[in-house]
Amino acid sequence: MGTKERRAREKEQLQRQILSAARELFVNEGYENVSMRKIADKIEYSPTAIYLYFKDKADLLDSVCKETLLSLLNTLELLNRDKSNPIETLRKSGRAYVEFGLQYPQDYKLTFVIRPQFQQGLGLGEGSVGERVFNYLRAMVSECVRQQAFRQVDVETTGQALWSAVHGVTLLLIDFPDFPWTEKDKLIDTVIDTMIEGLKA
Amino acid sequence: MGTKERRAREKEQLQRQILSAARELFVNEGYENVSMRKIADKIEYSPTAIYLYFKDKADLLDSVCKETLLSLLNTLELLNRDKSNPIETLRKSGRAYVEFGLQYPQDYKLTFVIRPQFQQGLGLGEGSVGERVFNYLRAMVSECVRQQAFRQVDVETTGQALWSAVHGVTLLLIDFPDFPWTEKDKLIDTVIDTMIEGLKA
DNA sequence: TAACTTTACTTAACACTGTTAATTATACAG
DNA sequence: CTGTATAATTAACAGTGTTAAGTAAAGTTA
Repeated sequence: MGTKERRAREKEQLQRQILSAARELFVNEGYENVSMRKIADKIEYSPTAIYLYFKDKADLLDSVCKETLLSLLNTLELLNRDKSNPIETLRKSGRAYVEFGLQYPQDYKLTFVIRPQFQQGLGLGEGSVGERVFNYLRAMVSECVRQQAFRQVDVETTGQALWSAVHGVTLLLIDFPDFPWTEKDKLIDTVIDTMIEGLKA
Repeated sequence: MGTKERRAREKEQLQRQILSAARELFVNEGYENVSMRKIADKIEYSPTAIYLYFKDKADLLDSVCKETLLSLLNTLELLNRDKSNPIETLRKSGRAYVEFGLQYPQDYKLTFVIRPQFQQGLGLGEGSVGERVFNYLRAMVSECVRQQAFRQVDVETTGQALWSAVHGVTLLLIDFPDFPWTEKDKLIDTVIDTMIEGLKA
């Protein structure tokens, strides 16, 4: 038999091909400026073929963003997490988060700004990749409190506050490239270090 | 004579009419979902009439955002700025900033996220309203340092870092309304207070 | 008042968008 | 070889931003 498996494999391959064409276009030209026809051209299929693999354009965006989140999660988890210095781990993770955003600015905006607009609220629900990213952050804060490097703060709120700070600096640097920022690395460090300083025991 | 003045006044009035129709639609339905024809319908003119008053749709967006920034600036400057307690002033301003964003979420996103995408970098240049808003922030930080409420931090960098933090929390609360945030006010206060704590002498 | 000019606005059109329904081609099973 | 499911296509719809050409009204001058 085996032909069924081959066909399934081919379908999956085409799905991936669509996804990677969409990502490349979204990232380079912006979600709004990419038409289904452009994607279709790139993969040399008719525009409507895409609809056999994705519900609509927003679904395509959603899939692209899920991949981005997985990649971010992977980046964060690669950081060697030596428990002996949880503050340093937190600092490094914060930097890695911002740097990820700056390295793939359009991916970042797609995931954390554009998508929420098109898929109200989804993406951070239970079991989602987004939730796993946030869990990672929560665990780090928790460790800082446990080792009394931080004072007895509310882990949940603190995690969200830290996320706010790194999210903010990432987006400002992406969205206003012409603003006279002080040296970029200095700004990122200041944001992270000031937050950490404010949380110390 | 006077007819010339009257005509000029009428033109200006129509321009304002277009602007306010555009703002209302942009805010309620999102920039992308508003067509020139919809705006035209609302003011009962033909779609192309708008082009006699605004270069294109992005120009319309730009004008709407300039108004938003002026309104934000006005909100901030209304805060009674008693110099005796610069930290408290800073804290109140931070809260006012975030609350402004949450009160007019679509305006805020239009101004600080959508527009930069359509009008690369503009809006924070010299003499702009955006610059005036940031000057306000810089002055507050400067006062904190002068009175030695803050340690001897770099005013420029610190201002940018504070902006990052409030921008971040504002956007997260707007973009992920379904995320299980801890109580909203508590989160906002935590972000602002943690930053301030980290800057104290 | 009559003819001319400027201003304000509209109509028609172009090339493009996301998406659906109907249609064709392809590959499989019996 | 025939019938059937699957995959992909073509055609079409209603809508988009924007431009060019045309029209109606108002102001100016004789």
